[in-house]
This record gives sequence, C-alpha cells and structure tokens, in this order.
Amino acid sequence: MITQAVQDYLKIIFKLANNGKAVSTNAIAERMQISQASVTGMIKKLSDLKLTTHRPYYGVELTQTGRKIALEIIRHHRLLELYLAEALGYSWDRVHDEAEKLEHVISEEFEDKMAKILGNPTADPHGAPIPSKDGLIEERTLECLSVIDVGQKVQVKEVSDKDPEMLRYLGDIGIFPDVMIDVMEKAPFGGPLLIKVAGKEYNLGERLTDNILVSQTPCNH
Amino acid sequence: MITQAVQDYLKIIFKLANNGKAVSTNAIAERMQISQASVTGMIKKLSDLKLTTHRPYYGVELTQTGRKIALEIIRHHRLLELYLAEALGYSWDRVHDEAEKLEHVISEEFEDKMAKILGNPTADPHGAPIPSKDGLIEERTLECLSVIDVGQKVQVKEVSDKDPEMLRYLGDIGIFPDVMIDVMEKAPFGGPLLIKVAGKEYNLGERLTDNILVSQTPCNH
DNA sequence: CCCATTTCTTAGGCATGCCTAAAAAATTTA
DNA sequence: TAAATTTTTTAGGCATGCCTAAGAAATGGG
Repeated sequence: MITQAVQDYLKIIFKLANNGKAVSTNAIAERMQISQASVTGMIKKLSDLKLTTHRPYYGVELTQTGRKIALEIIRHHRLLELYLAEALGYSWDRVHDEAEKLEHVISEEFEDKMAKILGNPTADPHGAPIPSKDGLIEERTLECLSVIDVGQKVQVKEVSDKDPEMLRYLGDIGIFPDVMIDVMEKAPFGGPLLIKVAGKEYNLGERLTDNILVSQTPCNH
Repeated sequence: MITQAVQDYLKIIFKLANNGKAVSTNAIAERMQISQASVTGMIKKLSDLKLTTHRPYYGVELTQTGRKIALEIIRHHRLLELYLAEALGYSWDRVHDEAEKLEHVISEEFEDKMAKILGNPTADPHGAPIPSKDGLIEERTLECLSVIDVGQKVQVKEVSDKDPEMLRYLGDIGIFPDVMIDVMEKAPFGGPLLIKVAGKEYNLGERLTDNILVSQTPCNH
C-alpha cells in the first residue's frame, strides 16, 4: 500500500535530490521535522518496496517506480495550486497548504478534469513546472536573484511557495513569474539588493532574494 | 484530535440515528463493515471525547458537539458532490466516492468558496439536503416510492447515492430530484412497480423503488 | 423462571509511523 | 593513526485503529 507517509517521503526525496544527487537520511529528517531514527525505519520500508535504493553514509535515491510516484504527487500538488487559484479564487499565498492535503486524496479523474479545465498548464502559480501525466518534468537551470550581478535584467521564473507572508509581500510589489527585474545595486556582505520592477525600486533582503529564481536569458514558453 | 476515523463514526451515527433514535454498536459495525469489537473501542473513545453518549444495550447518541461535527462533514460531502458535478463535470454516479475522500481534508475556506460559487445550494445532486454552515439541516418526512399507492402522482425528492450503477440507470430513464412520477400499477408481494416518467413507462423492481424517496405533496423550494 | 439467542465487551495481537536513548559505523581532525 | 565528531542504526515504546476469539450481559421464548 502506498500510504500518505510513503508519498510524502518520495516527494521530499525527489525535491532534495534536485538534479539526481543522493539524499542523506539526515537531510530528510531535517526537512520533514522528524527524528533521524524514524527516517531510517521508513527508508528501510521504501527500499523493501523497491521505491528507493539506499547506501548508508552515501544516500538515498529513488528508483524509477519511486520517481514516478513522486512526480505524480507533485503533479497533483501543482495542478491543485493552480486550480485553487484560478477556479476557486484563492490568493497565491494560500494555495500551498490546501494542495498539500488534497494531493494525496484526489483521483486520476479529478487530476484529469483539472488539467483539462486549466488547458494542460505547465506551471503552477509560483512558476514551478507541472510534471506531465507520463512523468516528465521540465529541467531548468535557474539562478537565485541574490547571485545576479548589478546591471543585469532578469526574468522571474519561480518563487518559493513555502512562506505565505513572503508571497503576500512579493505580490504587493508585483513580483510574479515572468515579470522582468533590473538589478540596480548590491550592498556587500549579503546586504540588500536594490531592484526595479515595473518602474519602481525596492530594497530586498537576502532571505527574499534567495527565494526568487530567475533566468538571465528569458526563454520563451 | 478529531481523526478521520472519528469523523466517519460521527457521520455514520448521525445517519443511522435518522430522527433521533439511539444507534446500536451492532448497526454501526454492520454499516461500516468492521467488527463489533472495533466499534466498542471507538465508541468508548468518542464518549471520552464527549462526542457521544452510550448506554449499553440501548444505544449510542451524539452530543451537541458530536452532532455539529457530523453535520460539518456531511455539509462538506454534499457541497463537494454538487461542486464536482457542476464545476468539474462529474456524472452524478461518480461524485460520491470522490467526495468521501475529500470531505475530511478540505478547509473552511474551501467549503466557503464552493458554497459561494454554487450560490449557497440547499441540496446535493441526489437531492439530499445540505446542512447550513451553522449546523442546521432540513427535516424531511419522505416516503419510499415502493410504498406509494397506485394512481398517485409524486415528486422525486432524493435518491440514494451509494450505488453508481443504480444512479446511471435512473439517469437513463430520467429520474432525478424534482421529477414527477405517476404510479400506474403495482404487482403484489414486492413485485415491480409500473411508473410513468415524462410520458414513458417503466417497470421498477423493489431494490430500486426502495431507494427513491418521494413526497406526495410537492413542496415548493 | 431458566435457557438460548442476541448483543456487547474484554483480552490479546498486529501494522503503521512516530518517539527517545544509546550504540555503532564512517568521516574528519589533530 | 587515534581521537573526536558526525551520521546512521538499533532497541524499546507509544498511540491509533483495526482484527479474532472468548467471555459476559441482557432479552425473549418455552
């Protein structure tokens, strides 16, 4: 049985792996805010189920099956976020928590109906790519706004969906996926970044600029 | 913590109580397809939580709090059924199972947004009343179609949502809430009922007519 | 009124998934 | 290389919610 706990582990492992790296059980425990011992137990179970492979002191990796399930859940989550925003009028800072609960519960039919109504979208409200039905996900190489050089003009691609307060602030100052940003000034030692968005200037702290992913060469999608 | 299991018990107890009768632990076990011993254990827990009162060999009754929670879940369920049908294009035989899973998971906000979009509806696709936000539910005294006398003209008020196949058949012959039915003939000993719907005649078996609730004096709502 | 039947509860177990505390294994540092 | 540190695992527990089997309590028929 693929329980909700199993789904959550697979999703977290996929996200921590980022571009194929093995994930330490430690990192999983930290991310999920549970004890390391609990993770050990669950990883054993996942490996018995052939959803992960585990080499101690090296890390955990998803098998093909595990990856497939992880992407299915992520697809659910991101479709739900977009559906909640578009169809039910949720603000973009409130979609995450609701999607987090619904993602484990909806049927294939629900997933398909949302996708159809939304016109088979490829990104959620925060810009994160939505995996396709057959388990493919767009590979991106984005940079944090915090590392962009002064004088560059970049396009916002994605913002973290974790912190509602941050999302509200970003919304207030008009930072959404696809918006263009001018990097005007950069204070040293992780100081604030002066940017221009839609003609207005703002000073953004590092906690913010670390969570805004941009690309320098705006690709067309 | 109000777990999903607790919610399910409260809902079932509310439904079995019908018009305030006490419910045997036996009946709960039967309805939920679990062992009697399991029910005993859970009823003890529910009573500890002050959600039910229990007098052995008499039955279980909901407290005010228990009833409130039950009605909240039922509101979720019925709003969801209608939303799935109206907004996502589900056929009426497929809404029950999906709503059954979602009802435990959606937030107040989700509930409110559905209600608003649907225009604060008072009945689900099968005609069952939707409890109000503050825990009031329409009290009805309906009769099974199976007990209606020959020659009567009745209005369909509600059909059971449990059996998808039955719902598909009813849909095929045009039996929905609000539709008028003429009872033409009644074979003895629980034999089929000959009815006329929208000018066409059908013979319905007792398993069907037991699950169609009608009223003889069509009330206006 | 007593015995059989029905109804309900107790006893003991199992799986899931979490916990803490302590041990063990690998890695890093001196 | 040995000690210190980090990382991971083992051991033993707990809560939830289900199970079966067996015992206890009420009800109803003879």
